Amino acid sequence: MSEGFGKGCHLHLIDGSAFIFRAFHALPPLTRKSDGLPIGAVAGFCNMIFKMVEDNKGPDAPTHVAVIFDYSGKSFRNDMYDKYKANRPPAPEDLVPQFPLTREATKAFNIACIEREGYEADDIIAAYAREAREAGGRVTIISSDKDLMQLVGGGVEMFDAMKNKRIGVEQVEEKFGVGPDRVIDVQALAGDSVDNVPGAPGIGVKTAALLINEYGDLESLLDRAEEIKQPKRRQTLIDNRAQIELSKKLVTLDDQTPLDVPLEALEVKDPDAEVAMKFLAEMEFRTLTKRVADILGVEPLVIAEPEKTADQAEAPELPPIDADKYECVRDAAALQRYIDQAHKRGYVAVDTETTGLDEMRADLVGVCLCVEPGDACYVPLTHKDGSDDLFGSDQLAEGQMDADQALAMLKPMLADPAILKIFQNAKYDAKIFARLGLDVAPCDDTMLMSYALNAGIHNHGMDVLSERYLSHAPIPIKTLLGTGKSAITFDRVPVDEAVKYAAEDADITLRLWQIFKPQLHRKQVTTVYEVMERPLMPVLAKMEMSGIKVDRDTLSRMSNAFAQKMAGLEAEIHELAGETFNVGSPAQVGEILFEKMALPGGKKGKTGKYSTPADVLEDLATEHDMPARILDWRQLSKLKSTYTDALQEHIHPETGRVHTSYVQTGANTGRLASTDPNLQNIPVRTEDGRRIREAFVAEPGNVIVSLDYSQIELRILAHVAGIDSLKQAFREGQDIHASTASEMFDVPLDEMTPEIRRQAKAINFGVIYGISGFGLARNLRIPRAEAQGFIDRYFERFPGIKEYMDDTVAFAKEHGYVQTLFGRKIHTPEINAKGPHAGFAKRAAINAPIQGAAADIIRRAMIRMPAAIEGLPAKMLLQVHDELLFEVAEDGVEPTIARVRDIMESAAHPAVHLDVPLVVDAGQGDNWAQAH
DNA sequence: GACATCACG
DNA sequence: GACGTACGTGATGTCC
Repeated sequence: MSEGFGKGCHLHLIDGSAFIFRAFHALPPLTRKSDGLPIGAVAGFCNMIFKMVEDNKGPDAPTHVAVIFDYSGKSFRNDMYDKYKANRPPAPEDLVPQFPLTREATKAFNIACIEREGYEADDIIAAYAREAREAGGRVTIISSDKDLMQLVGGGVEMFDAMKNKRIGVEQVEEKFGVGPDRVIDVQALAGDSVDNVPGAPGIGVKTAALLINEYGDLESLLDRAEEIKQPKRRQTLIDNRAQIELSKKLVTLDDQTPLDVPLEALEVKDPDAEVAMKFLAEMEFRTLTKRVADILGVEPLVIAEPEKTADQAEAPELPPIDADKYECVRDAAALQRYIDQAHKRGYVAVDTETTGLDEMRADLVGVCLCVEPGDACYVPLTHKDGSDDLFGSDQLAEGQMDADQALAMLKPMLADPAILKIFQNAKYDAKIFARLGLDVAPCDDTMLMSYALNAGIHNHGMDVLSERYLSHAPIPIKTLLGTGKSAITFDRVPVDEAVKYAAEDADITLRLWQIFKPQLHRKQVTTVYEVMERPLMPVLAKMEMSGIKVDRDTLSRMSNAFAQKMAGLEAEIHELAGETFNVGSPAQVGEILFEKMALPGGKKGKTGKYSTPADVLEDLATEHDMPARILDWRQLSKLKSTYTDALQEHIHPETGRVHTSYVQTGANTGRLASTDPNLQNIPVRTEDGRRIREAFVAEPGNVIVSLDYSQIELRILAHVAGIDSLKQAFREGQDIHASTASEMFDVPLDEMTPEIRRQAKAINFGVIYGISGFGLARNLRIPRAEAQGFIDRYFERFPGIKEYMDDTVAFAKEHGYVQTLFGRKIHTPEINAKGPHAGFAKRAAINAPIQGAAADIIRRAMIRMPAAIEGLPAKMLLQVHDELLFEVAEDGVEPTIARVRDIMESAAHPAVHLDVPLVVDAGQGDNWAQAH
């Protein structure tokens, strides 16, 4: 089999050390259960390796593979320059024991593990890459390290395993502004603070690329340094020549590094199942052990459950999750036994199986109950007999209870106040039951519990929770339903198969509930869960089922009008371009504008394509007609495809209304998200767009009423940061942006101009978002220095704001989360990261308590709303972050507005008494456009 | 399925 | 000293 290495071969070189560092910082800390050994980076490493083993069957699979590590200690570069990598902090304590483990992992998967004293991993990679290239093969370097980018080209490319992104010549040019062959020249000039490569002082990558492109290469540049026009740059290059030349030596990889293991010996080998299993079991990677066993076709090793520590002593001994042990309930007696158990215990986990994901259209197929871990059943109700022919028959499968009889038995249990019903995503099941006339209360919801506990750490779907907290990967629904065109609905799944999948979900839900319930208290989020999560679910369910009436004809007419206008614009655009092309393709638009027409300002994005967002085109509109036409076309295209066309599809055939679905756990900050369709981003900012709201109408005899909080986030900021002047302005009911402008620019209120007010408004928003000079400059289209000046002055005039921001970031760094006024925790796992992540995390941490508190307030109002409008002819239909929309009988409008406004304005009470008033504006009309 | 773009607060 | 940057979402079309 082994014929050496040559043409047609594909070598994968994995940069092991770099990967471990990145995995360590990117992944949550994970420890081995039995002894607390930190193994997060090892887990990330194994997952990556496993993915590669899995992909080894693919067409682009490697024929040869090796993992390369840095040899601990110094390399030959330290002999050239003693400060090389001298300012590297020592590896984190939790990472150190993981280094040898990753080498073991490599060997366990039967992959060559390479390192060499006196050399860095990068040098070994360079040497292998050179040999492979010379032999006519292809090379993929699994790394995102910029120091390796000099190797790209001529059959060598890189692959960023964490971002799942390939790095070719284009991406290198993107990063360095020069081709791979000149990368070392740029690096020599720019230096590298991380590795302590000095470079030329004051010159970064941008300037370096500029110089290299002008002079061809580093040597010519240094020889001709006298010719450089800018005096400072010229002097820098002349003065630091030796240092620059040394830097080049430091960044140049040694592709002559001696290789102990010849290229041929790196041939891909199948892992030895026994060795791999043993290692994974030792690490206690439960899920991975099963997956690897699956791929290798062996039995997974059983991993012993660790001894209970004192902390876990209360946790009961649980039977393993075993899909074959679940009961299929086919008659009333069997069902009654489970109902009796639910009565006896006072709780039961429930899950429904249906024909689809849309709760307003899906039909119930079966119900699962779980009364204790491992003791779960599935009650099939409307499975079809699929065996007859290709399409299946519509005959009910045999051995199922009569659906009406089963529901009649379940009904009193679901409504029994003494029995707690536990769901994962209760709103879905509650709506399915509600459409069948069954009320469900009281409910607990493991998804909402996870959200209260862990917002910002991970998502809250069953798969994630089960893997994370039960170390168990649930049966994927795909294995039952298939995918794509050939996918079937759950009622076509044979009952025997359905039992395992369905009952397992109820079992998992109950186990999660047992874990989360005590944690709510320990983590002090019981109030958040009980006051702001649990009671919101039925309110949202009711709103979603109400839906909002949407007039199809209005939308349809608008679609036609948009289509006509678009066709006209498209013809004009093609005329201007002198050729036809796809206006909807940003790539083609970029080509036409920046290549063919050679307009200025073309910037290429990550994928090497020209970037053509609206603000760029707006700037170009002064140069040429085409950008303006393209912008018009884009606006119409958006309105048509996302709104006037798509919304028609969402009108429910029976209710004639559009029913959105709110995701209660959708935003980390506590905001809701709206999907299928999203009714929280219906256009309003442009005239054409706003007309779409005319299609959102009230039933005859009713009106649409809208109430929204005025400046709620700025009011919260004034309160939490304790800014007296801001509070005062709000108490006096002033125009807050004008007031800010007056304070900042020393302009009296009665002399305020719209322009000055506009700038202050942008600053006010910027503050809420964790302002930066760059961001404000871009938003206001002013020079960066000027924007920074505004910010400095703002902080000077409102000193409490800066203090609040610093305190918030410090709190996040210490605790790993920030908190709203109402106790909601938003975790910030990236806050202590290095690199560009840190900036994002910082701004998110500053924003979260403000956005989150506003979200808490409107949630509190919504929860109180059903009782508040009881008896009024009013229905709450939609929430758009700071706005609530109602449909109200004409004669009930005034009292409804009065009561709703009262609830909204006092929603923070009694938990929090704000130092500023909350103010709610109201509007009404035949449609949403008029009401807003 | 990733990316670019754009709709909202 | 340079880097990359406003916060939070979801839907659509293109392109691989």
